[in-house]
Parts: sequence; structure tokens; C-alpha cells
Amino acid sequence: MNIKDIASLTGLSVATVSRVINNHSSVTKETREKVEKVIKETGYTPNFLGRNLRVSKTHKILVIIPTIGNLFYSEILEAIQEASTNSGFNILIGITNNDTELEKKYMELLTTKQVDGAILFLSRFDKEIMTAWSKKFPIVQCCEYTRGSDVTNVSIDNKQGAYDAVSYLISKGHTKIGAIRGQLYFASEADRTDGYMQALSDNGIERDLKYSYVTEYTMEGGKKGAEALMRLENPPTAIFAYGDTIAIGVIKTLKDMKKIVMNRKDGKRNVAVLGFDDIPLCTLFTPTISTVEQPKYQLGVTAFNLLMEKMNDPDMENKSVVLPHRLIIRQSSEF
Amino acid sequence: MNIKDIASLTGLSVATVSRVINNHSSVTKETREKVEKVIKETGYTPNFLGRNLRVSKTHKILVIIPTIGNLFYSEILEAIQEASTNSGFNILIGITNNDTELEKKYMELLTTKQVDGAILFLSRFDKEIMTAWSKKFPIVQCCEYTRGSDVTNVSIDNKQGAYDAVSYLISKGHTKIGAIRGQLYFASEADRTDGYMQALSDNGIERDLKYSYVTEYTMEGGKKGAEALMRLENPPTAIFAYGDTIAIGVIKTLKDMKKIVMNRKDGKRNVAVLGFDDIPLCTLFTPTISTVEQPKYQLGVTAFNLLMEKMNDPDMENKSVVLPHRLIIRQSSEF
DNA sequence: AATGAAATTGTAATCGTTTACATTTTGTAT
DNA sequence: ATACAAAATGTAAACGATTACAATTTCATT
Repeated sequence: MNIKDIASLTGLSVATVSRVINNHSSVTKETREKVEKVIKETGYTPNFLGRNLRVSKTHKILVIIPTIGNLFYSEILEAIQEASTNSGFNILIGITNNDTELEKKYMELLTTKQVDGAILFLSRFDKEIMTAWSKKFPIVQCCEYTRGSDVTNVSIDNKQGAYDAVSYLISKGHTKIGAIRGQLYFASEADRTDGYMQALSDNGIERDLKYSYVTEYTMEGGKKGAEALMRLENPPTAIFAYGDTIAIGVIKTLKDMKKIVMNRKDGKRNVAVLGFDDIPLCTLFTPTISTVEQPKYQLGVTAFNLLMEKMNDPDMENKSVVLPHRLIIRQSSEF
Repeated sequence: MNIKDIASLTGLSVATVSRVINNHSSVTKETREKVEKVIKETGYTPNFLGRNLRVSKTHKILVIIPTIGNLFYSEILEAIQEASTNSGFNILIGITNNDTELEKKYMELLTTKQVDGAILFLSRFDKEIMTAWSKKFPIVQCCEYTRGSDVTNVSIDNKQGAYDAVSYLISKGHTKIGAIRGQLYFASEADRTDGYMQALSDNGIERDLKYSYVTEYTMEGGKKGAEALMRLENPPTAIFAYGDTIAIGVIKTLKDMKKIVMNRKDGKRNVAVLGFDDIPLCTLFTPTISTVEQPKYQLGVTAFNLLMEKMNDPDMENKSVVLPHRLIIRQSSEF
């Protein structure tokens, strides 16, 4: 059952049938109704393989994302899905677990014309590669960017976010502030490290490299980090985690170690913890988790809208959109 | 740059170029190398729109899923992604939030030939519709099934799982056992309810409808459920939550109400909580959460493999695969 | 009724592949 | 050298839509 069949059944040409399907104005009301009747009776639906080839469009976008097991990403992804569904686009998803080979493999969906554009949650490729890709395909980086590249992106000011967080901890009297971060897969991490260091130096605190721990962006990673930092002879009194998932692992570990005891006044054995992202769990955990909020929904929607712009006008100049973050103080950073 | 260009550049016909690309054996080593050289030099990649139309295949599958904000689903989805990537398939994702219209809309990706098959995390359509779909397209239901339909599916024995859970609570001396479930969007819920009731009646306990609370499958839902159940004049001493996410909401609320106090011997103000799914958070929460484990990775992989079978042999008889579950006792159900 | 512009419909090329079938080339046995 | 089978390559028709362009119909104007 294809458009030809509909044409013969109606006694019209494939052209007019196509025009009916695509809502062209030049078709008379009677023929439109005649065609629609037959379409309904036969249950015909156009074959998009033919259409896609002809118009060289797929109405699909690719989202390359490290994982969806982190609520930070899944929330943004749901926002992208919502926006794209409203615009008639479908999402092809590429989960990479930060495997560069996979990332490249998914990018081939662009060269082979299987998607019209892509949203990338990654920043590990050279600026030259990113710029070249952006010249060839509509792409936008989400939550990340690649320094020195010419690629449209949307993110928060990660440096400022970290600066705000660490400054707050300092204002609370902390001077020994640990940091637990990922393995620099992302530009955002480098920026947060910049913010962390800036806050320290602005307050005349010398950075102690022993206080920086590198691990995976997981609860397990947080556990390892907390254990390592607490094993130091002069352990930090506050820990800045580069992600809430890490923060949860940290707090869980500290609780098991009895290092976190809520409502102590002396503060001696307390460790303040501050996370990043503001995932839903932050308010459900005990203690509730202080964090730097990222506007997840807006990040997703903006990424999609930027991509639409790029797809409609490939020669559009690339933009960098920075959305506001917000320091949210809950229990985990307080004594 | 298309296959014709490569043909002229090599002085061969498009047919042999195509044969090289598709690794046909009938092409001589010299010509193969000649073609590959030109392909490499020009950076040519085949346009899948042409190929897909010709062979009437997309190498894409659709996954229709209620949400990815629940770690239960995201873990299964990651398993599906891994399996499909290994087999050269890509995933189109349809997040529905249980919106039936959206579910239908995503199903159109099958009729319009935009995907080769689909994995469905839903069970709300009539058995007639499901059976008809299954006749027309390769589909498999994952975690769910539709009673009376003829559709390939994979899930655990939800009734038995619930039975095990509730029986355990009874064995611990509970007789007033609350249940918090979703809005019967899923067959799995009905089965769990069956198991819950069976366990009660097998132990001579009469079911009190006041102990059943219906809400959303979220932490917020758990909160509402816990509040409602605890407000009863004769509140339950144990709560069976149909999902760990609900369980987390319940426990959080009970903690806030001081209804859960770990290590009490008298048990008076304690409420036992038992969840379902075994998401990673179960071990991180305080108290750690007792639950019925579903083999998430296996569910995903099996769903994909079943779909592959169906796609390779559309006339294959439909199968129902049941994977083992496991009752995991942690702290939340103990005094 | 004849005219011509506007509205509607039709014809056929096109998108980029794959693949039956036809043709040519190669290689072996005589 | 010849004949013939096997191997390699080429020709051209699909796949199912969209869309210039051409042809036809409609309809107001004279």
C-alpha cells in the first residue's frame, strides 16, 4: 500500500495525492475529501523512507549523552524530548559512558544522514574537530563547551557556580576545603576547578593539592573520595563535590563513619558537604543536600531551540548561551 | 558526494562500488582496494536514506517508556542500548509519562517505517490492539504484558514477587499491611495486587481496603501514601510499596514523622517498609531499603534479543519469558 | 461565445542506494 | 587455439515519496 495505490483508487495522480498529504493549498476541497476518504479507508500511511530520501530530511535528532543513570541528565533529556515532540522531531539516543569510540560512532549518524542534527553532552574532542563538525552539521553542545572552538552551546557559568559554592563554605569559616571531581572528561569540570581555586585565592587560602580527589561521577566515586580525604592526617572540614551523585556517596560514607552528626554545636566532627546540579534526591536525602542548581529543564529546551535555529539556518553564527545557576543551601553544608 | 561520484572517480560502475561497500565476495582484490582508496580519500559515507529506502530497513528500534527519571527504567534502557549498539541498531526513544496519545503517536513510527521494531514498557492497550500490532510489526513488551493478547514479552512473575514480599512481612508478625501502588497503568500492578491479596488470604488475614492507597509512581506519591495511611485510626505496621521510588518517599515521610526509628526493640512506633525493583538508591538510603529485585540488565538484554528474533522471523510464534526475581531484605523492613 | 488568467491536476524526473539480470573477462581443460 | 564454466563487472530497474514544469480545467470578463 503506497501512494500509487491511493492514486489509482482515487483515479487521481500521485502528485495530487501527495499534495493532499502535505496540505498544499492548491487542491480543491472535493478531491481533498475524496483522497482523505480513501486514505482513511485503506489505513494508508506514507512511507517516510521514500519521503526522507526525497527531501533529504529525517526529522530526527541525535542526543549523545554519557549516561541516563544520573538524574541530572535524564531530566534534561526529558526536557529535550518534550520540546522535540512538540516540534515533530524524534530523538535518537546515544549513551556513551564516556567511551570516545562510541561517541565517534554515534556522530556517524550525522554523516550518513540518519539524523538532521545533534545535541552533544560532551567536550572531549579537540576544538578543531568540534569546529569542523559544526561547519558540516547542525550541532549544539549542552552543559558543556569546547574552549577555542566555534560551536553553538548552552550551559551555566560553571566557574562562577563553583566560586559561589566555595566562597560560601569559606564564609562559614572553612579553610580546609576538599574537592571531589571527575576525570576531566568535561570542560565544566575544569571550569569548576577554576572557580574553586579562584575562591580560595581570593580569600587568601593556599590550595592544598592533597584536598583534590579525582574519581568517577558516581556515588561509588563519592565514597572513595570521602574515604581518601578523611584518611588525611589533616582532613578537610568541608567537601565540594562536582556533582550531587558524588555528594550523595560522600555523605553516605561520612554518615557511616559518623563524621556527619546533624545539629552539633561544636562542629568538631562535622564535615560540610556541597554538591552540584540539584537533582531531585537532594531534598530527600538526610541530611538534605546543599548544591548549585542548574536549570535542567531550561538547558534542555534551550539546547533544542538552538539546534532548531541551526537546522533552519546552517549559516547562522554560533551562539553561546549562559543560563543562570543558583546556590541552594540546605542541611548538608550547615552545622 | 554520492556513490555515483565514487563510481566515476574509480572508473567503475555504481554496482561494484556498492558491492565493495557491502563486502560482497564477488569483487576482486584489486578493485576493492582501488575503491576503498578513493572512499578514504574523499571521505565518502553512504547515504542511508537511499539505502534504507531500497532495502526497506532502518536499523533503528523504538523504545516506548513512561519515564527515564526512574532509575529502574534508565538502567534497563542502558542495557537495551548496549545490546543494540553491539548489533548495529540505534534507539529511538519515546518518553510518554503514561500519555496514551503520545504512546499512539510513537507507535506511528512503525507504520511509517521509521523503525524496524519496538520495545514497549506499557500494557494499557486492549489485548485486541496489542495482538493486531504484534501481527503487523515486530514488537515486544518489556516488564509488562497484556492479558489475553498474543505478544512476545519478558518480565518477572510480579504476582509471585509481591507474594514473597508480603508473606515475608507477615512472617515477621505484621497483619496490618498497607500497600501503595500506581494507578493501574500497568499489568504488573494488577499482578502485584493479586500477590498481595493472595499472601494475605493464605495467612488468614482479611484485606482491609483502607490499607490500599493509589497514587503516582514517584517519591511525592510515596509521601502522600504514607501520610494517608498513617492518618488512619488504626495505621498499618508495614507498608508494601509497588516501587522503590515510592518506598523512598514513604520512608522519608515516616522519618520526618518520627515513625521510623531504627534499632527499637519494642517496635511500637516502627513501620516496616518494603519496596520493589531494587534501584541503586536502595543501598544508599538510611535505612537501606528491603525490596524485590528485578533483573534489570537481563530484562533489557532479553527484550532486545527477543525483538531481534521477531525481526528476523516475523512469523515466529510469540514467547513469554519470565525472569527470576529475588527478595532482598535490608534495614527498612526490620526493627 | 470567445478570451485569457488563475486554479487545479498530471507527467516525469529525482533523491541515493541495492540487486536481478546481462554482459564481459578470466582461467582451465582439451 | 578453442570451448566453456566461473568469476567479475556493468546496466538498469526498482524502493516511495516530492516537485518542477506542463497540461488541463475553471471562471470571470468582454
